[in-house]
Amino acid sequence: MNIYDIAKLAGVSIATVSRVVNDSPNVNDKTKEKVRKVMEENHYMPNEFARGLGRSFVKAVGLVCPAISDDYMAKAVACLEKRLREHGYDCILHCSGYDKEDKRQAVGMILKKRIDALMLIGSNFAGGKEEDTSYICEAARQIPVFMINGYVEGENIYGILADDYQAVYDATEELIFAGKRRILFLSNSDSFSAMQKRKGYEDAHKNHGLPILEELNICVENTINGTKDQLLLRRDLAFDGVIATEDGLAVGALKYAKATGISVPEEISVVGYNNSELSISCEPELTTVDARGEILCKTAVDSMMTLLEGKRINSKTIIKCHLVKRHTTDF
Amino acid sequence: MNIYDIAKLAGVSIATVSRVVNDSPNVNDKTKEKVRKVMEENHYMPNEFARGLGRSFVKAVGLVCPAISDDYMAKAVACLEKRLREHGYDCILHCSGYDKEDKRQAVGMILKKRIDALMLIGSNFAGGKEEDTSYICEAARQIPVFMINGYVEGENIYGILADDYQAVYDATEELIFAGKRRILFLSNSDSFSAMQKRKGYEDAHKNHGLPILEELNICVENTINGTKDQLLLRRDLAFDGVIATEDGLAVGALKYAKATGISVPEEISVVGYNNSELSISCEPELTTVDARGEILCKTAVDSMMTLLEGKRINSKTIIKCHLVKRHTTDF
DNA sequence: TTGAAAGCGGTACCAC
DNA sequence: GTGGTACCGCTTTCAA
Repeated sequence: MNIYDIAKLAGVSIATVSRVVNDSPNVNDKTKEKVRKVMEENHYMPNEFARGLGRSFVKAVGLVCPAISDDYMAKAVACLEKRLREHGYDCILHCSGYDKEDKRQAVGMILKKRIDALMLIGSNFAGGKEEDTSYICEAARQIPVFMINGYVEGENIYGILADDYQAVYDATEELIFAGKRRILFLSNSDSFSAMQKRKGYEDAHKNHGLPILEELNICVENTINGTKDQLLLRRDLAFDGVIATEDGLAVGALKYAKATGISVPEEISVVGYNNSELSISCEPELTTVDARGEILCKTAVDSMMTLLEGKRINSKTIIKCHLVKRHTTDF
Repeated sequence: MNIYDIAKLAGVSIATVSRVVNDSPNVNDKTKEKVRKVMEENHYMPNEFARGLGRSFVKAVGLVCPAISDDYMAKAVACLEKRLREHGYDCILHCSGYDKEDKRQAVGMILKKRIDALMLIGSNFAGGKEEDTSYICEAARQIPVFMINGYVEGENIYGILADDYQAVYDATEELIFAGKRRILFLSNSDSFSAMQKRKGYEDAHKNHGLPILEELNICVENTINGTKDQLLLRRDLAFDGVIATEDGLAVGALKYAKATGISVPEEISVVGYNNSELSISCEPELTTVDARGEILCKTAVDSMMTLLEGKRINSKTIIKCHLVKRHTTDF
């Protein structure tokens, strides 16, 4: 059942049917009704490929994220998908994995789909060396690229970022004020965001005249038990506070404390990141940073719409985070 | 830059270029190489819409899930996406929300995309009344429909299910053997899966000559704190065990116990569902059912490929679950 | 307000 | 192994 069939059945030309499908104002109401009736009776669905062929745009955006099973990215995808759909856009999802080459390939593949814009989710896309992100610039030559919590300098690339630096700076400062002098910095990658957090941690120490202890910079796998096991191997560290770049790592630290009989928050204070369900599942409940994922996504979609209307938008938007105090920092 | 440009530059016909693009064996190696070179030099990308127009299939499948921020569905999407991509299929994602009308609409919209198959994720798509699922049967008239942990009777509909009934039956039986006589059944919906679980719970009681206490069938919102609060309002229930249909609910019960000074597992034993990160984040760590989401997804994709090869497949596949014992059921 | 017809960029069949 | 060409189903201009 195609546009010709409908035209024949309705006794009009295909041009008129096309106009009805696209709700053009230049069709007589009676004609419109007649055609609509025929379309419904025959369950007519316009072929999206033929439409895409004849037009330059498609109303679809590509979403690439390293791993949708990550709570932060899942929430981001949910939010982006919902909002984009409200604007009539479809989402093509590509979970790339964390490997550099895989990410490059994912972007390459999704670009073939003639999408209207590309959204890169998670700070894992930024960071690293410059040549590692060259594929993002190339993509931006074709369509606008929006980076959710990431940023790469370049024409047609737009970063919407959480102020991870400040959030960690503030959290670290609180621990310092509480008298903590051996604060563990627990991370699981060298993403853009992780580097920002690290800088916040370091600057807070510097600005309070405290040394940065290299042995307290620990990088682990992002699982609760992985983190716990790693820490059990390093009992010598004798830390009195933890700043973690993910809630899962923070919970791992909690499990380590439990396993070794160290009390939280009395002996060790812990701060997590992302305000995920994990942070209220654990015991004691975790003080954590709300990285405002929803706001980032909302801003990204709004910016995209503004851009597609032909207006200019900022190439970098920074959103303030918010520390959610629970019980792992009850001083 | 289209196929005509490439053909001109390479000094061949568009038919030959098309053959090269599709890696047809009927092209001279030298010609192939020559054309490839021109394509690369000009960053040629075939227009997917034109391809889709000329062919009947598109190599894309539609994924619909109520909420990707749910851990189970996120993992399922991740797994499906990965495997489908390995077979050269794209994924179009649609997060529908839990509302019946929204789900129907989501399916309707995604069908327009001329996808090769539809995958419905989560048991929320089954269950309810028959007319509520009629849209699934309609979809199945166009393309095969695969239901991940759901099932609706119908031509061209394939259910891949976890054996939730048996899993809950077994878990309940264990609690009964341990002497529990007031086991709370904690759920958050009337999905197909929830009904199966409920039946397992009930049958375990019946088969051991125990009464089913209606006041112990509690339906709550699926959040940790929501569950805890609900339970705090029902301190009269005096239950000595909990079978929860989601880990989040089980953790909520743990939080309730903690808030009221009840000890777990001594006074109350708790069993969760899904073996999510939540279940190892909480304290004590949760005994939970591994619903084998990965296996379900793998099976679904394999079945789809088999079907598309023209072979017949089972309309219903049931996968055994696995109880992961941790510390909320240390008797 | 409507219709005719020229694309859009491929695929695939048929000749040679 | 290669080229010519008739579609695929829709959008959009141009005329009427």
